[in-house]
Amino acid sequence: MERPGRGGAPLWQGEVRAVETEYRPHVIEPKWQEVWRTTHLYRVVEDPARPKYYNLEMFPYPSGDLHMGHVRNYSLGDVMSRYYRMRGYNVLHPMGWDAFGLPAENAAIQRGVPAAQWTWSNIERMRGQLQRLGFSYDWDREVATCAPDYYKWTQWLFLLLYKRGLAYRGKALVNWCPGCQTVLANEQVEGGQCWRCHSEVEKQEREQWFFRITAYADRLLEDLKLLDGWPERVKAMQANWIGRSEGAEVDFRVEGLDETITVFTTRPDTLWGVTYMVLAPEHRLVERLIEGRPEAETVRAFVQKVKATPAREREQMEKEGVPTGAFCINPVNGERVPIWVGNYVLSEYGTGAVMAVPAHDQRDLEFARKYGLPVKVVIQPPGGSLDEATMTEAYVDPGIMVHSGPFDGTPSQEGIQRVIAYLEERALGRKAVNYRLRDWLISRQRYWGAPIPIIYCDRCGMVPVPEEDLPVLLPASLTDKTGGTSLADAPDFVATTCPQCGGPARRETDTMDTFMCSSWYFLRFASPHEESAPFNREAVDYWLPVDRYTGGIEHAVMHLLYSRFFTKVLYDAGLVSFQEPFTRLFTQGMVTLGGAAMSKSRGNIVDPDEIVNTYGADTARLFILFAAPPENDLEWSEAGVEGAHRFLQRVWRLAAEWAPLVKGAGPVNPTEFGKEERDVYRTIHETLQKVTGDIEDRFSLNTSISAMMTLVNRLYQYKEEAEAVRPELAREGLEKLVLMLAPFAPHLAEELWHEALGHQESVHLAAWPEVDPDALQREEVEVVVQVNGKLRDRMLVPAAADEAALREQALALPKIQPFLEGKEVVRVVVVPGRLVNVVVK
RNA sequence: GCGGGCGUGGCGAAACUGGUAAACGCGUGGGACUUAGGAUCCCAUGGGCUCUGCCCUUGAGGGUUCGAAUCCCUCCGCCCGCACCA
Repeated sequence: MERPGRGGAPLWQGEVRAVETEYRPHVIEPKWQEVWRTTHLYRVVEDPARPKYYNLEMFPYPSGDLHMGHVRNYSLGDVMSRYYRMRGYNVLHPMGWDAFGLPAENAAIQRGVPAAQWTWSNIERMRGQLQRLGFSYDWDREVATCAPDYYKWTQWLFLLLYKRGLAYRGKALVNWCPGCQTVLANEQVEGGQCWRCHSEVEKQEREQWFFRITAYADRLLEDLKLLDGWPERVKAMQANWIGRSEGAEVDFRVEGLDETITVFTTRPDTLWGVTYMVLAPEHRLVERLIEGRPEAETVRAFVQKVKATPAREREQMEKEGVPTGAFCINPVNGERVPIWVGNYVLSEYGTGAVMAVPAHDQRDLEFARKYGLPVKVVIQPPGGSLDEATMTEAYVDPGIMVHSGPFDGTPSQEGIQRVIAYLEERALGRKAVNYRLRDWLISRQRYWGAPIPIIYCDRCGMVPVPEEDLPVLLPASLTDKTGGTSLADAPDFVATTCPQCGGPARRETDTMDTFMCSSWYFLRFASPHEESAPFNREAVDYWLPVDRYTGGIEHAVMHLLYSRFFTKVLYDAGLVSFQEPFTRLFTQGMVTLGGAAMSKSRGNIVDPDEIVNTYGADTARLFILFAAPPENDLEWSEAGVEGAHRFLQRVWRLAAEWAPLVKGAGPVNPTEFGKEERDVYRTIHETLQKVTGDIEDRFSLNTSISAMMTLVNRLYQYKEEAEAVRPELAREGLEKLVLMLAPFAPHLAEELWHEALGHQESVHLAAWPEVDPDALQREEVEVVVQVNGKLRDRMLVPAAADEAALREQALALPKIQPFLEGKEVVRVVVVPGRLVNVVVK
């Protein structure tokens, strides 16, 4: 492949000429974008000889317009891509489209155009916006999840999970979003509302497709420890979401019925203190327990009332319950335990039944007091003694077990394990681990998604679509059907033949959650055109895992958890050799206006196109990188944008003025430098050192830009004050500046690299400059002199001055004398090159 | 309640290993250039005072240290995630 730079053809064949005096981003930006595009400057191929760097940003949903959050996300990523490229890494920096999904489908229905057409035209538009911002993507690797050659492999991966027993169809109480007319995964419900349209989610019993992500709960939790490069916050959120808790399951036999109620508890040590049992209204045994009892009608009414309450309100409700009249038997002491139904017991968590120990659980205590249920203390605090009759605060801390049969006197923490062993020996219960994490519900009753590749045959039952028949293509459009939003409305799609018996059969009409499409796209980028597999193994072995992943915090649980799950499944299937997909994760802050996230509904949008039109892409990018540290929220400021623009103009003018001077200038020879020149030279290399460290070690891009501003200020000062500007030094300053600026303002840097500095190859393939350690040497340094830690004077001393000399000189300073008078010098702390602190009494 | 994080000028922020608090930018004030300036360049810009200089200042209070924005303790405030989780 013919590549420009590094021995390839020159990028730009123009004559070196005087640089225009005016900075005109509208001229230079499209010019270089065209050059970069036609020379495939950012195209990469696997090259085992070079270290790779896979730099990925979360791909966008093609909603139609790029917003400032995207600009920030991709500007941050682009700096790192360009930097590592200049550092000699083989950088994979791809872009694609998370293109299936509801908003596109809804928009398409509204406008009466096919969802595909709507999506592809959005992609067209947004690709143009990205290109106008000059991001260094290898566009040859572009993927869109709604393209058949992509979703074919999404379907293939579904079948992989199916074959591995990780995809199953089951009936469950699921989250139904009336706004989106589809079910949602637990992760996609936020505070009882749909994460996307904020409708109140309803609970419905439906048969759906699930992925058995719970089988990976422990590994997903455990392996968080491997993710040193992830923010604590995200790891905490995932750990929280998985919600592992250790304890025991205990079986309570129901009196008069051949049934047991199993409870999950984290406190088996309190088992002797159980005074009642509470079932969720949805518990399978409720109806059997009350059958024929006088309480039956009260209980049914209560259950109905609770079930009719939306989940969100249910959380706010006061704890209420009704007795069923039935009893069960505490397996450890044979006591009869009344069974209640309560509105606070969740059917989805644990076993949907809880044993109540009011003395040692606050919620149980309040419930017991409300209904006059007994309280029985079985853990005594050290030294203290609890009064069952009057206590209003449950004692939840460790203590000594009492009234607990064989365990009396046992410390409760030790008791937990011992009681579990006791239960297991007698087959009354067992050690158990419970998770908050639920299986991932991936069915969607909507058209615009990847069809689930399953066929239902009356004779053969459920049959997976054979691999060679993939992809199961979406029908072209549903928009001509009135109100039809699901594949169930497309008879031509539904009707098929059974792959096993050839008889008539029906296709599954659910499509897959779009999060499924985005759970593996980072693998596709390694070999986006691979036709025989979702990805090419060698390419994946070379590029993956992703070295750096940049995106918003909103995906902390959903996308990032699902992607980790997929990676582990693929690892277990022997298809990849790593267990975690993203080595380093960076979550950037929001872009705000008026203190709030930009959003159409709030009407506080700043349109990236307008900023590019007014100031150019380089200014837009520079502002967004400079205005705040990457992890902080960034408040948009037009004045700030102008400041960024002013800086670029300042760079431009300096280059324009110096261009004739530096044209034929040779390399610097610092031995010829005067004091001022040495100082300028040092500033250049100090800046280089700081910018390099800020990018690579700290990802502190705002301070790296401020360092470059300081350098530019220094060069202006030199230009104004020097009797004659030394051409080699001017060239050194300009050249290093342009190289450092290249990741931040790529167009301006490219233009100056060619036009002011006369280079032929792209600045973006140039090597990142090395710091000259000699340049950093100072002959003299300023040392601060303190008395008792208070700054009193400064002195200029030879850089090599030793402790004794510094001490002597400091003590002799006239400004220091008054502070020593009549005092005793107890100690002098000397930090060579920095400060002297005289301690007096 | 549990978990994660944050409090520094008028504003965004900087101070990386405990060593000159406020770099850089915005805003503001002043000056230069100019027919003009909303362009450009330069200077000033935390607060106070008895102003050659001194005192105060990093949410509040305390501690460790020669020295604390930075480390420790207590408290206050704010943000984010989860939350009747048994």
